[in-house]
Amino acid sequence: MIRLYDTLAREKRPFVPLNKERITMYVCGPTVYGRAHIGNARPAVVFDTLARLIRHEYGENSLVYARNVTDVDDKIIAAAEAEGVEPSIITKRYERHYVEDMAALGVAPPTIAPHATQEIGPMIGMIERLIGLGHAYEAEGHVLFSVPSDPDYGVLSRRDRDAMLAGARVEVAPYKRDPADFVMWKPSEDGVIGWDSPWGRGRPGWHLECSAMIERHLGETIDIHGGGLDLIFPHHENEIAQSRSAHAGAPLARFWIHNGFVDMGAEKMSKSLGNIVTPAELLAEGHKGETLRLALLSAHYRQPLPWTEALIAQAKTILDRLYRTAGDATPGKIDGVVIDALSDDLNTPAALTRLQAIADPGTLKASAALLGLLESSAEDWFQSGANASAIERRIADRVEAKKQRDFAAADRIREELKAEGIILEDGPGGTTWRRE
RNA sequence: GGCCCGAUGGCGGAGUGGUUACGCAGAGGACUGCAAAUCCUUGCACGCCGGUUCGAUUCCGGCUCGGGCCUCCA
Repeated sequence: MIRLYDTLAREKRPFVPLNKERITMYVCGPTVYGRAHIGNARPAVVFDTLARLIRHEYGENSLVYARNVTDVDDKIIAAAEAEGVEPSIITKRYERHYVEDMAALGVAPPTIAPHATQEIGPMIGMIERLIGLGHAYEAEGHVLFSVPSDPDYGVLSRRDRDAMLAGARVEVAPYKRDPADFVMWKPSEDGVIGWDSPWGRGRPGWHLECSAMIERHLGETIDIHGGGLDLIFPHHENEIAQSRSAHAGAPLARFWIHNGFVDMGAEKMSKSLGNIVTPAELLAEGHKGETLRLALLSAHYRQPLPWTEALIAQAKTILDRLYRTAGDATPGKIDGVVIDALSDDLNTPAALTRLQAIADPGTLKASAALLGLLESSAEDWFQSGANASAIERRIADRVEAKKQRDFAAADRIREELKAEGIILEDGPGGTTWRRE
């Protein structure tokens, strides 16, 4: 029995899917205008792990996991203009990078990856229905969602309209009937990407994209909706308003799951603060994706995670030890304690602790796979990228030197290899080597 | 200002109404020609003040500090 914390109810409760044969999960994916950073990677890794757990519990084909790609957005338009290229050049480039980066972190592709630009028709359809139902209106080429038309607006973020407006730091657009109303469709000037619509040429708003794509691919009520804490308001709040209003009040998601931030120092890592570190950079520095994945899973997903060099080093040390134990064992049975830990609101730190206590290689390998770890061979982990034959020649020289009791020569060889990042270990069965 | 969240040893980090996990780093030892790896031993903490309780790190209230959202944001 999996238990999950639901942000809407603010409580942990048993996860019982609506339909065990077709469990639905939607996670807000990237807006493809720049390289993903470690903070962006956290939800991808967290929900990938949740997907693995659900598939283990309910069956390989039980889960439909959708993660969207936002490929039309003002930031994309700005990036395209800055480079003097079509937006699609930008979006294709960064989507490719995103897929590569996530793969390096052991994130399996979602079941479906809907693209906003491929869903314009359904989006327009949803807007039309909302207008027909009196939940939206057109104004100066925009279509806005009427917040006062939804008496439950604010349930997720727990703020009432007055409070929202009190803190509003944005100038209220004159065409809004109510200051809280938000845009579902906005006009595109000449030369800016856009699509024809009943309200003129324009493009969809971000919140609407998700509501429409969820409806089309997963249905009116999904089991799990995920994303970062910062999406609670306004993004998820607005999704709820749109989808509920379009669906006669049917709940959008039965579990709202939000991950905490990756912090740099005391602050969240974010592009606007300029304190980001990207998986691409870390991989280029020689860190392995799996190390970064373990680091990302080392704190509970709802807690903040301070990102430091020491954290990466610790993750590496732990993986070295796990790979030593697991060796190249064939995966066996999954450890029950690991399952229990993950089933308790995805308690990955507790699961990692348990992994380190498992002595049976096959059990370890199978259990770690639930977290997306230990999926390569021990040989790859310890030796990939090194020139094995050259190293083995030097080891043979050293063995000969040791036989002659010429320890100075033996140590010299060991030091030379160490300088190249190769560690030698003399064991009862001879000398073995690994990359640092 | 409003709404949320957090505060655990040098660091990371679970968890619990009553013997306070675990990991990393550190110290000591075993092993080793010396190392490395491994094994053993080991020191170190539950923000502050009240309350409830036989007993609170754990529950309640207040405070302090930190963070997040209210604008794009994972």
